[in-house]
Amino acid sequence: MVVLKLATKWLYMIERRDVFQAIADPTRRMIIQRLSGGALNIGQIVDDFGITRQGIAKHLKVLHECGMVTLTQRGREQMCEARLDQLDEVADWVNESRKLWNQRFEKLDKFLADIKDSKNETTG
Amino acid sequence: MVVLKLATKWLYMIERRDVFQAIADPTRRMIIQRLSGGALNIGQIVDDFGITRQGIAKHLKVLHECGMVTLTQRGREQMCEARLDQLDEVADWVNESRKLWNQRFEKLDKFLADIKDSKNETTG
DNA sequence: CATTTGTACAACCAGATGGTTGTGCTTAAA
DNA sequence: TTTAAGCACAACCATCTGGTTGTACAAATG
Repeated sequence: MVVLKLATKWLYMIERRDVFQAIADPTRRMIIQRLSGGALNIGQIVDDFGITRQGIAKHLKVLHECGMVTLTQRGREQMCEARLDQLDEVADWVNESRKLWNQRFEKLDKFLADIKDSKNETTG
Repeated sequence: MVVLKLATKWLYMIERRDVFQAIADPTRRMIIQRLSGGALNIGQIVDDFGITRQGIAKHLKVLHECGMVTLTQRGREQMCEARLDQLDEVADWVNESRKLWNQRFEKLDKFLADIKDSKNETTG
């Protein structure tokens, strides 16, 4: 849980499984890229990695819980399909941070310009 | 560590602290956005959150280790500055996954077109 | 039918993670 | 010079994580 202090109140943010956590693990990132090429069953994913089927199944559970993988039963097979639209949340956060970052430089430019102006006033 | 199976060989990828792991924690994401607006010392960051200075310091250590925050001593204060260029790695991965995703639809379209062609051949 | 294939579920484990408290050391301010 | 501010480092802790093994069960296949 994250606790944020606002002006007069405290904001409690309950954590749940989210996309950022899902893509934090390199194995899960590779599973996502593998599935981006098309749906696969668990066995086909297992073949690519050096861990057990149960290990892969756990990763898929995490990805499923945050909506990055949909699971559909096909006979005795469990087909896994990537849902990349969830990645928007990540892209949005990156863009938002960059926006703030750029605004920071604008603020600095303005600050330096103000200093220059005040110098001109005193010297001129 | 991630172990990948290639055609005939095994690829061992040693894990280290990386950007994906750094932004997995919501508190760290908020620290980054807070720092995107300009450099701050640890105390100023602590004021925003409901955890101890030491807790924040640990988060900053993680961010520093993966190059997302630079630290400079200023008197007795430790100034923290965000380094957002590291986020390119995240943006690149998202874009790459989306590219594969789009190619998947192209492949499906081609597959369906081939089926249609073969039907036309047998019926025509 | 028996066997193989694909899977689910539970228990277990070592190490990482995200916090805490306590101590002590500089630097700035009174 | 005393006091307070800002911080680093270490130890500790509960929980999460990323794996493992073992068991069991349904669906194809011979």
